[in-house]
Amino acid sequence: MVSKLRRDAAGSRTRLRAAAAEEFAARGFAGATVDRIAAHARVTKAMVYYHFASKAALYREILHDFFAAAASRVVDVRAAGGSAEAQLGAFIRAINETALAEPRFPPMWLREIADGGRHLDVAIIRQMTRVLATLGDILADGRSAGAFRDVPPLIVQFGIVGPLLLAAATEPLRDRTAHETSKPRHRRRVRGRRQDRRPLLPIPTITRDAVAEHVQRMTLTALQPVDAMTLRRPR
Amino acid sequence: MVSKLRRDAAGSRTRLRAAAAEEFAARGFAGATVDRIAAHARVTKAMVYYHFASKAALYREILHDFFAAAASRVVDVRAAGGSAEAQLGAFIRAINETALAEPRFPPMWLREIADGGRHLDVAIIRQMTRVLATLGDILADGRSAGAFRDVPPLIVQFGIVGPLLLAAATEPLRDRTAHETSKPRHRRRVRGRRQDRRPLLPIPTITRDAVAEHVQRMTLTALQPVDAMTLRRPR
DNA sequence: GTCTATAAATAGATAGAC
DNA sequence: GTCTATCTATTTATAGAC
Repeated sequence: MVSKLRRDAAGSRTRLRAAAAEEFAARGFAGATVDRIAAHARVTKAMVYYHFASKAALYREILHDFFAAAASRVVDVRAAGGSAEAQLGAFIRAINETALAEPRFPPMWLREIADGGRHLDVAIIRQMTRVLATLGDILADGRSAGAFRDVPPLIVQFGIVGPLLLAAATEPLRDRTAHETSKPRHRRRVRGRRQDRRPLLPIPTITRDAVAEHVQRMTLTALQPVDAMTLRRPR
Repeated sequence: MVSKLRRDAAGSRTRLRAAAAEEFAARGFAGATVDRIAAHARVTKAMVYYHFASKAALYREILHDFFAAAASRVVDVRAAGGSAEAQLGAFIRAINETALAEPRFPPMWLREIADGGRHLDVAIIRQMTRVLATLGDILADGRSAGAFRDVPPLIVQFGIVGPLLLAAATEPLRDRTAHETSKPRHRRRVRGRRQDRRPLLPIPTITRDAVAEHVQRMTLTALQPVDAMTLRRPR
């Protein structure tokens, strides 16, 4: 693995993986082409099939490692201990940090969901299971401590991951629409006087951290036991 | 539009739209083929191009009408009036009902997000804007009434739509994994004695309504003004 | 490990008869 | 409105030289 000892830090296989992640994230499995992946990695198409059995195998390897990284982060959170509330907050931040560290992950995840898990194999599902099981453990702890209501882990998971994935995956789109006029592509440059660039949907700038914070607040307050919920609503 | 007055309720154009929605939802724009759409609609490929300018135009028409339906439902909610809290709850239920009424919508929505809005046109964006603007109005009302904290509408929207979309889009997958063994496809039927069908990830059965309820609770409690938040946490 | 072909299948789209 | 036949480009994957 270190046969080249440091020089050429990005070997062809590494470059291919990076290029493939980018391509799969941007265009999906069906939309991605091996040609583009190879070109982007500055190698020829034949190299793809030298390093990987098929387009599908390459795709699965990338997806697997993404989920493994997420699972690893999340398992660490649980291992670090603390109250169930603290662990749940850290769980949410860990998911968010995974998405921030690997921008190709959220779109690929969303696509895989939409695809009905068509490209998942046992190894990938195993990693997904680790995440969900960890969340289940945290929730069980909180329940025993009387801190959490009883809500199915999968529902809590949807509540956490859904918003974070949307925030992550729409970021490029939001950046674009924020600066574009209604006629994209042809951004005519008229001398002086700037064009009307009011975007069609006026999207306020939001930060990923603000979203993660909202998700934490949502999740933690929604899990609050009912007896604590009765004394709400000012007025 | 009613030239055939009732008979042949599903004309070729209507059948093509239905087949296309199914195909686009299941495989995405790039993964869908005009051949399969035509076959599924029981017409030939040439008919697709008789009724629609291109595969892309067909895709956009379907997506547009989905978003228009969602916008319409949501605008009705606001028109019905009531307190901001009530309207927000109804808003969430309206989104959920849209997803339930049209199962092809959630996957297409997720894919479009992952695609960075590649296939969106002005008309579609206009419909999306109607939804977000309506939510913004509801939130502003609640804020004036002192019922809601100040949270950017888009963040609230992510918190609502994210979980609902995941719940909707993973439903087929969850139904599948709940009944499958680790080796899909080849479900060998051995006489008598049933195979080990314990699914790899043991997914508890959850209902879409339970998810929607959790989303309502999450959203409403998270918007609670801070002064109401201080007196929580039992013990 | 890396490349240049090229095979073989499939895609979107159109022509033109009925 | 509906069909058959076909054009043209693109795609995954492989063979085989270096």
